[in-house]
Amino acid sequence: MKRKITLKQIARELNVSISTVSKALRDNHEISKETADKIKAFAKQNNYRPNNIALSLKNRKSMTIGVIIPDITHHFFSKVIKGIEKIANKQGFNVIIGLSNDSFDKEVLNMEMLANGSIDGFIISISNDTQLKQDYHHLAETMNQGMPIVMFDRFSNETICDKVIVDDFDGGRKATKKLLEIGCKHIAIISTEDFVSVSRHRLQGYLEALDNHKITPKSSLITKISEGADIEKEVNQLFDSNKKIDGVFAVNEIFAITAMKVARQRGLRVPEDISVIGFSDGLLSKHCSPSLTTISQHAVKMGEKSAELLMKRLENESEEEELPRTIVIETSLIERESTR
Amino acid sequence: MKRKITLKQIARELNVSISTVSKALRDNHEISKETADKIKAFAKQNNYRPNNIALSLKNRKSMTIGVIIPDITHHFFSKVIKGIEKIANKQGFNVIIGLSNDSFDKEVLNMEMLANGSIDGFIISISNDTQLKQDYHHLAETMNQGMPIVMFDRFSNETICDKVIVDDFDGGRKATKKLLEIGCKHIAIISTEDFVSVSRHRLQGYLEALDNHKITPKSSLITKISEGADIEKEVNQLFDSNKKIDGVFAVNEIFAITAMKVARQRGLRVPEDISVIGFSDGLLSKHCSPSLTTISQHAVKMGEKSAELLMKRLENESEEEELPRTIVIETSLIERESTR
DNA sequence: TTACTTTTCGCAATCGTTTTCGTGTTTAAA
DNA sequence: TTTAAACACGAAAACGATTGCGAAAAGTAA
Repeated sequence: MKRKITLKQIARELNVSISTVSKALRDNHEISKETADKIKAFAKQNNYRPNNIALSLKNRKSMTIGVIIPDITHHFFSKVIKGIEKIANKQGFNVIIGLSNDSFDKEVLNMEMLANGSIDGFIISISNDTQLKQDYHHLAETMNQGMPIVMFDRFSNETICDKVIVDDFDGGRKATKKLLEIGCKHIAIISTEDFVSVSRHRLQGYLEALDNHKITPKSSLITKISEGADIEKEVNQLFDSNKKIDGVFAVNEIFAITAMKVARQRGLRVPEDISVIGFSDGLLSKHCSPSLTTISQHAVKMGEKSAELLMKRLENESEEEELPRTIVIETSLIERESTR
Repeated sequence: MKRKITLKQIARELNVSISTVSKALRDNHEISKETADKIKAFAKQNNYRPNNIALSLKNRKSMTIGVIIPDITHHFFSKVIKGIEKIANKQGFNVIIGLSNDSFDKEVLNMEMLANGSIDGFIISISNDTQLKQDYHHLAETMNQGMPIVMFDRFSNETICDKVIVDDFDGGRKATKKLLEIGCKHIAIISTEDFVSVSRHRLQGYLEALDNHKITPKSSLITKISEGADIEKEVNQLFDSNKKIDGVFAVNEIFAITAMKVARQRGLRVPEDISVIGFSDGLLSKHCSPSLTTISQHAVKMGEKSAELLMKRLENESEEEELPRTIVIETSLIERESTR
């Protein structure tokens, strides 16, 4: 139950001043080898470690970065965190997590909680709620206070900061192109509501791919499922509204797997009768059967890049501001069993 | 690029002392209403917020809890974190994450990094590596310094602290009992190596259930797959060594799903010819097909309980030590399509 | 011995707060 | 008018660490 030992206690015990102890432990030349050795020995014996909080206050930096994400149980986000943690830890930074739960208010609250000295910078993927409200003042204010922000995946155009984004447009195009190439004629897309930026971009990629093949998109092939809706029901409606569907591009794993399930219930074989491509390469895609052909976003790499960007900005503090960078992570198509 | 405003700046601006500002903002009666109002107005206008780091140093607590887990991309752990975060946030605590990556060294490093003032207490699930080495000195030392620890899921008996554990023994028994009840005669278990405590307990539960039904366990029905091994190959060997298998209890989702896959490859129908039960209720279990009957550990609840235990201990600091508590979270069987 | 340099250490400021205590001013009671 | 109480505010210490600077002690040269 003994508290951690401090410089003051070492100083008192050894009858020297606090500054002597501090200097000795940091190998300052002002201290004689004799004294330094004595102090070091005592410190080691008592397992002295400088108090991080005191250092943070003195240096005005906490060596901690704050990560705000909508949902940690979402596999994509946990992979991003893994990447962030890896890079941050390597450079001696800690990672503190804030969950917005896809609520604007909680996102703001979390940021305010952390922005008062606890952290040196943010890495954030904004909530759907925030994208819906289009209210980004908390980001602007935070940056105004000199706290750097890196946005990843879900971002807002009006916030001027470093960004690490997925080329969702190209991902959507890639997936659709693949379906076209293997001979699909009636390709449906299962997306979310339009205000979710990433889904919107994937849909645009889908349209672009169709256009490249001189195919006119049909509204009966496009479905947008809103948060909390009954996915299976919606997918069934999609299949009802167009009986000729022979290819499905879903903007996430759950939608894709539900599509396969519904297709099978309707007597369609995957991939013989219908091919399915999902988005984001999680456990589900790999282990469901048939395993899912999908667009990988390289989540871990996104986390790594985000952390690198942030820490680079934290390094050259006093120097003049560098221009914000945007790193685009290319997607890649992972072929599995759900496409023929 | 203006820094956050401090008490000192407010004081200078308003020609009062720092202490007057502090007192005014905290509604101390010593300050006249007139002065207080003026200060409050100025503070609000300039969006003053006390610096967390300074408060941490002064109060000797950081209002932050450290969570050390082996792998955040593991769905079980991310759900636990969700539970922790929910409770912690409600009480004004932040959550800082350390990933051990199932390495003993990184676990120790992470703890040392955080234990120097950054956090007020730990919630930890130890790494497999640590369980293998059976070296728990870092936990003991941390507690020795007055830092409370709550262990969850994977724990060590020799560490005396609050614990939130799954009744893995009962979970294993429940699953096996279910398989017996639906008529399985040759029930295999797919587990991991013995040093992983949770797997060991589940295996014991399996044996207990067999014993209750007066069935002698066969070694040909018990397989233990080590880290990094080719799961599919191992499962195939299991099916080779005993052709009569009509029920499988797997200690995790991946093993269970692989078992279903291998079974199907061998012409066995799930659940008509063979029933499968997994462990831990993740996305995979819910969305694979046939969907997986599984033992749920109630991960979110575990996180909540862990956070509650830790914060309760942080509250009554100076009081005499309360005895360590162990909370056992009961498992429950979730029936889906993989059992008949 | 004197003067000057070098070595070795402590003082004090600083980071941003909170809080105890002291002090000067005002007000009310005697 | 004197005295005590009430009021309003500031100085300073504390949390734990770092660091520039001044000063004492020791060493060196003349």
